[in-house]
Amino acid sequence: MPALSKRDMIVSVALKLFYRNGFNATGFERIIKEAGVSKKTLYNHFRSKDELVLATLRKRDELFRNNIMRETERLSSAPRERLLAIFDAHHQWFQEKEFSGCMFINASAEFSSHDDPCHMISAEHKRLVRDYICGQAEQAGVKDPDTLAKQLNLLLEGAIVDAHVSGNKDSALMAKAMADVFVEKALSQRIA
Amino acid sequence: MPALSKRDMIVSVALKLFYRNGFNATGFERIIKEAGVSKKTLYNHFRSKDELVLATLRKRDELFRNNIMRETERLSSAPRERLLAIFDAHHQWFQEKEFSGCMFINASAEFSSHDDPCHMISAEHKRLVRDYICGQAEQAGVKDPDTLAKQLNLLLEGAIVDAHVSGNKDSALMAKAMADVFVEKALSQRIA
DNA sequence: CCGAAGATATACCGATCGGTTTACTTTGTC
DNA sequence: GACAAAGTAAACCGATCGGTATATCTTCGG
Repeated sequence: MPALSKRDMIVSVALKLFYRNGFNATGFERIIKEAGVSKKTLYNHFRSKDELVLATLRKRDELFRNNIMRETERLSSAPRERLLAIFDAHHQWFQEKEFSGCMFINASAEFSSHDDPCHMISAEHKRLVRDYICGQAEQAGVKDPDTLAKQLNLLLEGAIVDAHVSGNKDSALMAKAMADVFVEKALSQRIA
Repeated sequence: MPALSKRDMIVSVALKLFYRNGFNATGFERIIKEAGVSKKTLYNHFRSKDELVLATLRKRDELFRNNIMRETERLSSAPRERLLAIFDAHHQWFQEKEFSGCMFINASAEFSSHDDPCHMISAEHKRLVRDYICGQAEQAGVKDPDTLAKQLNLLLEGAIVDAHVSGNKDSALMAKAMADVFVEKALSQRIA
């Protein structure tokens, strides 16, 4: 029994290459070479490139959200701090050498039609992240957790873009400071 | 004398196709066909695809910033309102049928290396937009125009991503409401 | 020990990629 | 009217694209 199944190996390599070099720019020859797998095997597990891309994005969603949640909860204890710790978790992410922006924003750039399955799964990922923030906002006891979640989410998106496009590695810290204003506002509404 | 020179025609068509379908996904055959131009002519004006992409991005930067500035100034008069009118101008943009996110965020997704000329011109574009905001902030007389410009810029980036990836057409309005908080704060600092 | 499952490498497919070349036609200028 | 510049269509280049087929080898359960 291998540490990673053939399928997982393929997805793992595809994840790295798609994230680093883009989807259209990454060919199958490169993937099977780095995964140490034959073309037949790849097509045995995935009917087409689209299917591989989708499987890759699903895996990325799983890994990313698990990571953000774990780090967020490791960095904080109280619900209020947790809302801000999400920004610290992003800050850590931006410092990674392999950081190339948000894979789902990148996917939406290459598959721009809203009907495209890759675009749809990207929108779904963003919804799930926002839902997580909303859950934290609820735990913090704010009056309108949905609005706060949308606000913090928008700040996160802005920070990601600023970090990737402009190379501003501290964007998450600025976003965090901005987020604090809205967290404070939302919490004061609860008291009122 | 044609309304558009051959070169302008090529750039115009490339702009549309690159924006709509992405850079790597758009081939030369398609561009010359829609531009009604021979391949020789294209290579007469541009040495390579990279050069065409760069020329396209430069044109986009020019058109986009002119448009945002014009609309912003059309929608507002006083400096303070102008800072917020930038969000209204973006809101208009998001409602366009052909809206496919920010072309420079999209370019950074496909050309992820920070050394890549396409990525560098994208970073430059973002810097120029931020500079415009900073200029407006100065005119409004805020104490620290640079900080406010960075904050408003981050909100704009977030709104663009939210509009494109998640299809939230009202993201600019939410961002505007958030921006108002920081504009107010910056202006009160001036008075203090 | 044998046979099916699943892996492998490799050749192949038509299409398209970015890019070049050739030969012909239009166009504007002196 | 001649001539150079710039345009055209189309063939062509090697490489790579996503995807298929073939033939061989490994693995492993009955």
